[in-house]
Amino acid sequence: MDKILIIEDDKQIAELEKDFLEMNGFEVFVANDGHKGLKEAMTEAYQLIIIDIMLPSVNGYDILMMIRDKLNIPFIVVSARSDDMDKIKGIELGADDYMTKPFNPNELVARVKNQLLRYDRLLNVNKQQGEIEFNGVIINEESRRVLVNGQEITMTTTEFDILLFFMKNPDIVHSKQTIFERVWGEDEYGDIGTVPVYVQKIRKKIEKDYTHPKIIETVWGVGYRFNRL
Amino acid sequence: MDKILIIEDDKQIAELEKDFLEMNGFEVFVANDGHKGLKEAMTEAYQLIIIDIMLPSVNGYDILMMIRDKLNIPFIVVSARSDDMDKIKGIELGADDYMTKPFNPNELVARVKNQLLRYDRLLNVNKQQGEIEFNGVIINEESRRVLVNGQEITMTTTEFDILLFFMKNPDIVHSKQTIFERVWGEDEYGDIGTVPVYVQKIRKKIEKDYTHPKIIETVWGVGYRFNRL
DNA sequence: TGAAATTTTAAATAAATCTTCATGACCAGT
DNA sequence: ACTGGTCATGAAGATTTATTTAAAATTTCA
Repeated sequence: MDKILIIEDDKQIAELEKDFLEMNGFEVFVANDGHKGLKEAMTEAYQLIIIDIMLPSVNGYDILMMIRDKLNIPFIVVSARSDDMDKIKGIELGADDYMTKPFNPNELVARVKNQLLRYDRLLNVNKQQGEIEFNGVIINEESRRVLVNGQEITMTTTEFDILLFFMKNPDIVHSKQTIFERVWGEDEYGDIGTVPVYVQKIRKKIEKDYTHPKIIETVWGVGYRFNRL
Repeated sequence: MDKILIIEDDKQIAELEKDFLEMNGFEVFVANDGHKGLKEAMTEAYQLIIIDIMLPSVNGYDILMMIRDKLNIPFIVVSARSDDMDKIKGIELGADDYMTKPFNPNELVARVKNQLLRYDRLLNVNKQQGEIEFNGVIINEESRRVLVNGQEITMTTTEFDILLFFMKNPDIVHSKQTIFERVWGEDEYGDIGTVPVYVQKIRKKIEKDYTHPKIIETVWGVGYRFNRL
């Protein structure tokens, strides 16, 4: 089911939110401060983030600005009633929805479901026939275009060919040797050592955090695997 | 590429919208009040208008009503969450899409692209048989005429044949080899090297800046692609 | 037929990409 | 913790491919 990240310093409130969301079948992770939240958002694949603006150390607004471009997922902003309206206004554009405390947890759940549905529709708008999609990565063989979270990413010839091979054969470990043979051609002479270079290049383009790859994993001593999460 | 007009009194929000749209290759003009927006909409040729309903002087709703009939382009209406839903409902008739603040700028971009594609398809339905239009380029197979932004452009035989092939098969990467075969004929002997020369000639006639082609893109190491948007 | 337009060829230039290699980090088993 | 093997990383040089230009060859049509 969908994974949700809550960035909220008030542990009591966070727990309450978590309980209600879990009762509704969501998988929930709570980060109690901005730094943890930022790190978590960038390394794990969440479908939605609930963030409190008034965080003690790092400002929730700053976090929002940092993540918004990178992640194409809905954000729900939570703020105390007393927050000045200027701040709220600035936030308006980065968030998909916002709620003022105190609020009814059931309303939160409803809004979460609403946003997830909305994004689902949005993503499908851009999806065409003949395309393969996993993990928010859409690859189109005909047009040779790649979308990552709805954003077009430019790929060089070899990068594209390798990614296509991976996505046509997901969840299988491929050795560098077979990757080379399948992409460069059976009878090509050449150094297998180029493969890792390309894997890294692709990771930089499709992974949230390429130093901790989740989509193209290294299987030590064997090869690489494109995961369907 | 496509020109977009934003009518929005909140300069901060307008700038953010502008930034995101420009990052996606759109040309954007911002009008900070209704009067300027109205004037701009009527004098320049925009492909899409984003309008805030709650404008201070002239009501966004009134502007919409004034332009709606005159311009056959998509409108995206933006409104604050506090607006009563009745008003939004009434607007639905005149607008093609609407969004309530707060919203995610990436979503705005997605909706803009979506509307432009929708209108593109709509326009093509009304086209005469044998006519194709993408990116402001209209090609008529029967009369062998080409219009670029309403202006007739003269094309030589081969230039026309290649452009026609491209526009009959948009969003697909074609190698020089296949272009040659499809245009010159399967069994024609000859040098593939002429194809790039023609691509350049066509670009000079249909692209705004042929050194940075947006319509006929080069897919390095593979071929060329005529983009629908 | 002969001038003008068009098409093709070819060569120089420019640009993007591929490969290699050196270095350091990481992993698994001892 | 040590060690031999494997992987990640970044950058430079080599290579491949595309663009551009101009001139030669061909076709068109008055």
